[in-house]
Amino acid sequence: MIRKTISNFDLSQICASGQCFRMRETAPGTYVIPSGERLVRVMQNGEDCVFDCPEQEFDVYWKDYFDLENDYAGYIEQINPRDTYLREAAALGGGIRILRQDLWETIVSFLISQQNHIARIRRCIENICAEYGSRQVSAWGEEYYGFPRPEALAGLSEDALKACNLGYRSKYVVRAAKSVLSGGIDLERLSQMPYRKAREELLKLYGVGEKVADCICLFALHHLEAFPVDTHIRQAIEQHYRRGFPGRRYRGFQGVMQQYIFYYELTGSPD
DNA sequence: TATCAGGCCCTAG
DNA sequence: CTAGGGCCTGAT
Repeated sequence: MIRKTISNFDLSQICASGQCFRMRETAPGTYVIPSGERLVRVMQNGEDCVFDCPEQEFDVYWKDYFDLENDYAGYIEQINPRDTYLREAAALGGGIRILRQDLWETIVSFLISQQNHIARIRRCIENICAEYGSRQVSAWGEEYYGFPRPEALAGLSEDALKACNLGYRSKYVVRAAKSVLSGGIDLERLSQMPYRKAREELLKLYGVGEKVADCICLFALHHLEAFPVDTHIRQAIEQHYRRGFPGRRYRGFQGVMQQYIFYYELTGSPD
């Protein structure tokens, strides 16, 4: 058990921000967060958090996963005071952090996310974990399934994943797993590349377009300059930024602003 | 019954 | 290079 006092950190907001499809609230203020084959439980009460995991695992993994060392108040301070819309968005979602999620899991998750609803995305991912993930036991003795490694998916037929409800995205996932195994894409190298290069590499994957590539860059590789544009973001920008989003002002951390906007559109905007 | 979800691929022009 | 049809499935 690790106790921490953390500002600008709100798991309910992170949960709803849609970066992580496996995270869930199991009881009021209690969250279970899987990542790859790991699992942590966090109890949050305001700025007081208790992390339930081995202490060493917290130090080497979860601290970075939740980006706890980073100062998000500093990002929010740089918002243009005259930009009422973005100020409101950040005021609502100021507890969001950009997670450092498992790369392979994030690639598959956002392949599945395209042209899909959040509820169904969650089900799809639960299905493939239960079917092809390995059984694990958490720090508090609960059994769960890890996210399936590429080896577990590469040999599957398209129909096997359709049975997991992936629909036409099945072939994207199987092909991606094969690319990882064949060395067509090197996850280790990918995580060392700068944003532009990583994005370019990801776009070579069948089924990965610009939006999905940017989600992977932002939510796994932690390239905060990635700014995924989906239908919600496009609509919000058309409505509030007639001359385009002022990305230059937020150079290097546009992705943080994207999350505030996305969360605001999803949960908070009046229309 | 039609439309559209946190898109992307492919083919025509 | 740009436009448009097709794609699994289910919620509305």
